[in-house]
Amino acid sequence: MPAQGSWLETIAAARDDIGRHSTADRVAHLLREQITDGRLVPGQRIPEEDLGRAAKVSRNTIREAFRLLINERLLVHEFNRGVFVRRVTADGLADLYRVRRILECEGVRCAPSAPSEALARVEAAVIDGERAAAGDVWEQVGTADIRFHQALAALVGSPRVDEMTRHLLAEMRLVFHEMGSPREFHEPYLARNRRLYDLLERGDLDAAEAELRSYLDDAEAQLTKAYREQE
Amino acid sequence: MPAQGSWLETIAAARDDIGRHSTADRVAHLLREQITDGRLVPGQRIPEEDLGRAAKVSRNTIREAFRLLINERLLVHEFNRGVFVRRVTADGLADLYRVRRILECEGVRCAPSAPSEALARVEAAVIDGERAAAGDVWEQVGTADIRFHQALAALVGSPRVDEMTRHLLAEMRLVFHEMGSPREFHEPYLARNRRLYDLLERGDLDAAEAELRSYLDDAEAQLTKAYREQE
DNA sequence: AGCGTAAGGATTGTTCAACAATCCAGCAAT
DNA sequence: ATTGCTGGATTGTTGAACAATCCTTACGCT
Repeated sequence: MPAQGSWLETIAAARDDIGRHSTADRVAHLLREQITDGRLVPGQRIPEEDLGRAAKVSRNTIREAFRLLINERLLVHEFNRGVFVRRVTADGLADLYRVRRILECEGVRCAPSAPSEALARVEAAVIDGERAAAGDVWEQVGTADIRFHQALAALVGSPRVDEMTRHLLAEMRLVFHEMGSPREFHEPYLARNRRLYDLLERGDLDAAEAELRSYLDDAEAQLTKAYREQE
Repeated sequence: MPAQGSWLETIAAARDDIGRHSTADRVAHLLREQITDGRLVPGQRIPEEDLGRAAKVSRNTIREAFRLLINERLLVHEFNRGVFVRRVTADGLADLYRVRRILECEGVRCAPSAPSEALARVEAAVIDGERAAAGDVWEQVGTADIRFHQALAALVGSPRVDEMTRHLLAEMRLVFHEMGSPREFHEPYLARNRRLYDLLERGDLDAAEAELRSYLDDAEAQLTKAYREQE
């Protein structure tokens, strides 16, 4: 039985999510889906008027939606030229991994002091990935992988870190789409996710951090190589 | 003599900063100053119309300016209620310091591989603080202190970390204003900034990180205490 | 007094239409 | 091939309007 009053806090914490979505929020949500699904490719321009006509909302509202996604780093804005789906450069990729190393490794180090549900979410992501792989749904494998790393960073227990990581990993999706072939890329990392989780659960933090670092190094090297070749 | 073509890169790198400021950017800049100077106090509401009349810009543009500052976490937006200067809670303060610890300590660890100019900026901030203290300009001492920590995080050499830290420390300003008496708060940390820099320059990373951690622990404890008392 | 309800004004959310400023592709001229 | 110009398209910004929501005040009831 929960302590008295705990449900009040639950409500207070969730009060932001009750129907309080502006039109701009909904448009942003639609756009976000189009981007993470890869239907909008990096570099592509998104004209205000076209989108406004399609979504049946006014230009001003479209612009507000743009601002939201710009701050999530999914879109970029060039003055007097419009907004474009972000194109991640090699430098950007390096920076992305630099910050991922910082946040996710910190998450690993915080694992002992993290609540058990947080660790459970890491395991859930591992399992989801394995299940998706077994079913040959490589799209979902990618999603599970992202959730895995999100859960790692969440071990820090900081809302701020959570948000940073969410944006970080959303940007990673852009990178994935820009190089295609999700299967080849994600497959080898499935086993490593599992091993990393086992180390974590066993409490062997040093080994876990080492594994994570090597994991990130490998992934970055692989992506960077593919990037250089693409040009 | 610079290599041929290098000036082109210089221009390409700076092309963002050439007069390309929208009206919303300028309004946001004005507002940001009002906030960091403490003329707009945390919790205060900012009506669109009033601001629009004062700045002589339309409501739509005001709203765009709001979005910018909302994403810098200086303002908060409540649906159908308006925007307010952010009020940092005790929880928020704890999270603020949690992330500062992560980023600034990482900066310290990166010091050896950081370019010498980056270290020079740390020293410059220390000196600025000492000079301002000597001149009894405690407002500037606070500014120098913020620049010091910004420079620490910049040792990581990541644009992303730079931006996060900028927002982080801007939010710290809100905390300072919410409790007043800058002198008492900042004075004891002047000497510690100096010592931290000396340790850094000497290359004694472990001692530097320990000093920084203790620094942040003390500051957080002091602020949290003042916070609790305020209610 | 305490509580639910209704009315009203004030503010925000969103749309629309217009104009100025800027960019861009295409063409003309050298 | 480069430069300069021109017209069309897109963005930047404004102002007004209306709908939706909130807040305060007043009212009536127990």
